[in-house]
Amino acid sequence: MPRYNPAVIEPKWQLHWEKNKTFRTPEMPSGDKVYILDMFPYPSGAGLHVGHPEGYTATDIQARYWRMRGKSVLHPMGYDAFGLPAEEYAIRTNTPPRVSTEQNIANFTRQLKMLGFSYDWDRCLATTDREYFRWTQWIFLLLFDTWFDLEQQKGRPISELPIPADVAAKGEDAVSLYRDKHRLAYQDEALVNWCPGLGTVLANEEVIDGKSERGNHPVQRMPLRQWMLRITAYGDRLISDLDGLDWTPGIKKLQADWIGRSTGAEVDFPIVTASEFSKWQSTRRGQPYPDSIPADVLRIYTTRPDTLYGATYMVIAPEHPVVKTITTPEQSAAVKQYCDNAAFKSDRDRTDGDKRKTGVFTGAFAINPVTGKPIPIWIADYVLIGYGTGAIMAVPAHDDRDFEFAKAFQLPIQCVVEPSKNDSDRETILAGGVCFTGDGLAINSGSLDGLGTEAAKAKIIDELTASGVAKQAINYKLRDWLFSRQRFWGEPFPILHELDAASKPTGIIRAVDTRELPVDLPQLEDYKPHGRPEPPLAKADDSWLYVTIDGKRYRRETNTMPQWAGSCWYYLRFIDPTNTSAIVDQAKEKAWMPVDLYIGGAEHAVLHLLYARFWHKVLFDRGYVSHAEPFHKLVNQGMILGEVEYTGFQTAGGQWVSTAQTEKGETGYVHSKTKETLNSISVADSDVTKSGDNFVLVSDPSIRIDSRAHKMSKARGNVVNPDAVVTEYGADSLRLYEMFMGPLEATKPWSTTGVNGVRNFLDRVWRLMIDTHTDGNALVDSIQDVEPTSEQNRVIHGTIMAVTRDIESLSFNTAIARMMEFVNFFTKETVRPRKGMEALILLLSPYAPHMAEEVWQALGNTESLAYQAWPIFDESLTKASEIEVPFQINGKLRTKLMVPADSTAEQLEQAARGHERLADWLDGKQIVKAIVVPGRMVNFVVK
RNA sequence: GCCAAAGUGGCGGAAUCGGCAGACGCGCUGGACUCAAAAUCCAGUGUCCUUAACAGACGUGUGGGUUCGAUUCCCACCUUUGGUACCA
Repeated sequence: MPRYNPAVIEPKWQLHWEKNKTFRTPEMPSGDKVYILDMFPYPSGAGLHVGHPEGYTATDIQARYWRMRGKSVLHPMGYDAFGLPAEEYAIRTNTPPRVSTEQNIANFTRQLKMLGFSYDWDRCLATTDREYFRWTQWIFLLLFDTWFDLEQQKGRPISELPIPADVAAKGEDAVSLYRDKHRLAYQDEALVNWCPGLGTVLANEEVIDGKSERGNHPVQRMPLRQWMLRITAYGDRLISDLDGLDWTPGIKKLQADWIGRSTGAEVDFPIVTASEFSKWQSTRRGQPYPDSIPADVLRIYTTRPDTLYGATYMVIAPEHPVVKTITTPEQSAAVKQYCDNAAFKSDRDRTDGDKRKTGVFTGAFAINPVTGKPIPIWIADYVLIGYGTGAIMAVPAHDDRDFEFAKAFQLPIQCVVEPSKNDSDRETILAGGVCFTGDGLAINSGSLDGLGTEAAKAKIIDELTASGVAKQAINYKLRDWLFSRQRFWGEPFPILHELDAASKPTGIIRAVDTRELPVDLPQLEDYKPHGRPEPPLAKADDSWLYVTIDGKRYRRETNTMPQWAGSCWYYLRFIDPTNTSAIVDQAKEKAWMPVDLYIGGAEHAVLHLLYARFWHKVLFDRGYVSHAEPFHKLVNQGMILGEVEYTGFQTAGGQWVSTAQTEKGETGYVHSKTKETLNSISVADSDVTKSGDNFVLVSDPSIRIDSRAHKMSKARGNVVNPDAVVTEYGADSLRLYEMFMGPLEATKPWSTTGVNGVRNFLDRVWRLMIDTHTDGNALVDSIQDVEPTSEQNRVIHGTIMAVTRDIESLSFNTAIARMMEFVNFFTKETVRPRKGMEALILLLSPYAPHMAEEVWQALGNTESLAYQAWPIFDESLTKASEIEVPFQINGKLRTKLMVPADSTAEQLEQAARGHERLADWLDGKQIVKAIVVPGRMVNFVVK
């Protein structure tokens, strides 16, 4: 075979691996195991884009490397195939979702195999497989069967839930309803995000700026009865267990912030007159803080109880239940108007724009429990009903939002925290003219005066707890997970609703027997959403919809699960994909878990990882898995952008406008002065030159040109198709290039000439070993069975050392650079020791496996190199006997000298003092100090 | 606004227990080979000054600081990208 021809080599080895099941994983690991996992893809109709192979190549290199290091490697792949896009594609093309999904999966599989990834394809699964979602439904039933024991901080079987005597006394149905209220999977009438455009409700996480994450449709708030998962119960553990994980601090922080744990206090403000206050106080003193809110108080949550003396008014959310009871007749018209307005506002309107504070006075007053003074109660939409108690004490002096509100409505501002002496705004702050949110010393605060912020918090909580008015409290931003969707293409809930004789729901629900799983999707003629919150599954035949058990009639739950459900546990199923009696065999789970390396896009940093960790903890509590956390090491690959483009701007008249004079308008770019709409013009590479920090037109250097890489998108037409790259350069080149572009985690622009560059490198490797003048894979004559020279050994062992170290730290770009240096060196050598050539091929094999196998075979081997031992290096052979050492004067490099590598500090200093080129610099100067680092440098400090 | 990451040649990037800035690749320039081209191989390639060489000055977003010595550490600021949105 004269030339390197990936089009022939690559299919040959893909077939070989597939036939010989080269990458089949043993059921149980022998010796050490590594579980290397990709975030499995959503099989869209567009096929793979070049972003997919980036992460997949990184994990494949790891998998191949650890196999060669003798570990048992689990490296599987599957498809996350339920969800909206498949369904919308199906509606558009009038194909049942299952059919189009299977076509897409087939195309993805073809593309993945074309890239030579060493997956154990026997373990491939899709979340839409009936045998898979059978177990997704099973886990839902486990959530349904679990309640969270706050004391033990643990999920336990619902049968162990203590039933209060008064509930038990009311009979079986009451007990049943009581249990339903405590399950991790429960139904709740809640204000939900209803999206008419998609015909479904969405989780908070799926709504961005009041629009749906998918499709960008507007979302409204409306009350609906929905399935919820009690993820908030696990809030503390989801934060604290991050500690033991090998994730970047950034991702950990993102998760912790999303959960948003805050500590503070709940405080009761009595809604009584000033004269009734002392009486109210005495009813509370010495009593435990009431669990349910008494009718005569407004309960608030605050993280700054130390500022209680500065609370000059209160604010409640428009949806707060006491609005109706406390509003005075004089204010009722204004209050009604404000609240109605707020209800009609979408979340977007509420948060949009300048966030100017709006509000209305209820006419009512509450007593500040520490000052005894009445303070007004206002309604404002900057207080959210869903967080804390839906009511706040407003401390305008020390909270930005309260301050703005107080300014807008001329409410009093009382400073109670003294800033430090050197705060430039100190006087203004003390006078209430500026808001101060930092820590300081308490003032105007009774017994708290003089205490620091932390001490004051502790003291006030102690005091108020003793008087029965407050207690320490914890709150989370995280809400329970809204788990049901009104769409067709998802897992049906394995839940039955009991019906009475008139076919009305009785409110009693029961789980489908686990032996009856899976509950398959019904056959439907029409599964399109119709814009009303009644799910499409309600249109199924009665034979699917209605079930009779023990003489009772039931109607099936018609909601489906969200797309996240299937991806919450797929990593477990890969361990034991064909098990028909359990989600995963316990011994296998124990042997393979946790996932040692998990690579995927940063877009899943919050949602998928949070949900999966939550499910995993429930499975852990219930004894089905052996570790508290599923993913030990997590790496987020960066995004791959399109090629760098130069863009200039022209007026409609064809006049160039420098980018310095443009700004983003509502629809496109406009002239920053005239606001004239501008056309963006793509400018050729050759018409652009660099001037200072900017690119400008060659023809007119006063015109600045925008130079940047953009996200790949169909609209921009800069999408790179992996199929085309493989056809032109080969899969090995694509893999190698994506690893050579830069650090895995960085965002990087694509460059076609860069792909050509690594292809060039592979050609050079080929010619280094294969005689291109003969047919067949004959080796070049320079490859000989001789011992390497010491210089050759330095290159060989140095390369093995560097490549090994880099592969373990995921620094693939520098590993490739080292192999290029190896090839540059040996291309010039007329004798190429066989041992060295073999080492290079083995080092290269995780990156360019097809070519490596082919050359390995040419080197006389008959077995695949997939399980060949990784080359070992002798560190003593990597060191040169002589090294070049820089000599500096006052930290500036003046000359260099070759010295024996083991020179001592004294020898180095002597060599430097005797060096003729330094003599000129030292002439007439005095050496104040000599700094000598053996093996590195010499520096003279002179005067 | 807040949070996170990042700013190094014409381009992608390399080098940080502080010790020769620019590895490797792309691009570009020149040479060899060729009738010619492609391919390949060899050499050069941060900027500036000097006729040129030797050499020198400057140089890692900006301004300060610590140090014999700073791309690396500290302070302030600017820019870019990503995330987030009144969570009391």
